[in-house]
Amino acid sequence: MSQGLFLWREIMSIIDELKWRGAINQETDAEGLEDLVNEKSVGLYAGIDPTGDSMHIGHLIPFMILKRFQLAGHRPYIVIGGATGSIGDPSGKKSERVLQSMEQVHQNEAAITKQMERFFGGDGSFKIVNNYDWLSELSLLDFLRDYGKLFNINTMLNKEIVSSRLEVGISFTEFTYQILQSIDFLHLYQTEDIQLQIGGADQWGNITSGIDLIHKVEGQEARAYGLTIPLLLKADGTKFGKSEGGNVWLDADKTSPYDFYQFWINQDDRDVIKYMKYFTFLDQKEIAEYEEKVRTQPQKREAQRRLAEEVTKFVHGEDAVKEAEHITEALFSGNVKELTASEIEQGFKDMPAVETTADQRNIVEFLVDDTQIEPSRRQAREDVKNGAIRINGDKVTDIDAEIDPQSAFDGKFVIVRRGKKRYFLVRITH
RNA sequence: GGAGGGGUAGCGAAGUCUGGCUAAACGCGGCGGACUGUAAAUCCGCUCCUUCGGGUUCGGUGGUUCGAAUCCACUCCCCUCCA
Repeated sequence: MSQGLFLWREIMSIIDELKWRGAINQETDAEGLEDLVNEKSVGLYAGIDPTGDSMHIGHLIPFMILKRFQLAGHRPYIVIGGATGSIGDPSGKKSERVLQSMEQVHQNEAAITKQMERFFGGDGSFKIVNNYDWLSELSLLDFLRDYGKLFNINTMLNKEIVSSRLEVGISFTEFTYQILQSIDFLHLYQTEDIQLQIGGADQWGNITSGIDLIHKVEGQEARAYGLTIPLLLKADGTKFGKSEGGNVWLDADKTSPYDFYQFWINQDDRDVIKYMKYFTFLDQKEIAEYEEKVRTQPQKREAQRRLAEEVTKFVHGEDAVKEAEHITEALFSGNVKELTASEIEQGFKDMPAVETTADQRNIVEFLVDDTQIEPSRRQAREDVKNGAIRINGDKVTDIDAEIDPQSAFDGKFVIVRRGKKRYFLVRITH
């Protein structure tokens, strides 16, 4: 066993590695692609349409794979869909979408580009381009004459994304989306020698459409390939990537690094190894060790801990990991009361906090009116009675209890715990 | 334009014929609790708001009635079939 593992880096091709990581759903011409990646440094890309102002962890998946290609010596590109995003990809949608305003698109575009630069732009490693740069200049007549002629309506209609929408209806605009994405691939093939496009499973139709276009323009022998990634599901069959309250964002203002870290540390035993393969750069040997640990001593949660550490480090940086671990340590192991005000100040720096005044007041009012920790008095009373509320580590079960924010941590903080693992930091203003 | 069907709590879905016993069954989701390992499964409680007197709800408006999600009129929106 050990002998083989020592050598895996050398003997495993990038494609084999992706297979091992469970990251390949479909490939066009698996053999051809395998040959290509073994003979040269291949240009490849994945796109993202700026439909929101931040990426969430699901968006990260294709780009993590680009990164793996890069580590294997290839040349990754990211295409920000400034143009395609203004049209709307029908893939994975059961009905027509409302167009975003151009202003909105450009705003999102700027935000997403910034994130991409932060995650993948360092040391000039990934090239980040925007399809608005080449698609926005295309006139309608050029579009129809140069590209429209090369697309057969019957083929387009047969694409699953379109055919599944025929019943409900699809606008010409969304119908045309696959042409735009195809032009991207062709453009990148011609100008940057890009030969491989990567995307989620729902992108298969768009990707093959691009390959067809390349073949028509550049000749049947042109080497262009596509690879899609399986849709990631949790062990219980639900969609990966949601936590209480919705998406897990990469933007620290939308999902704090602490919450981000907690999201990963809470993963199911059945999922944790799969996520390690997807979201970390740990090698096969190391992941095999964690797999063993999950099997033999799951209660230690070592895999979850490592997963949280790795992904948080990648997204928010080393310092954020330390912060998150620090907070986690403080909240989940020792007694919160043993912390000093300055430890809290430090350790909880990035934890979202609410502010309130120093006056003594009733517990229910405190939870609802002052801090909005609870949505209603009814709920607040219920939680207090159930013993779900702890103030600075002490369980409070009397709904008439008075709490004095001055009483702990130099009168600077109140730490509220709701339920088993939800913590709130309340800052006292004087 | 013609003929039908429908709009109920976060979602799905009963209730409407036979008005009050309905703040509205049930399922999902959500929130708590127990058990644990910040896991899963399971079990239990809660899930419109409330100063606990009550208040405001069943697309909208206006009626009938002691009383309406339930009956009537008008109105808006959605779906199916026909043209």
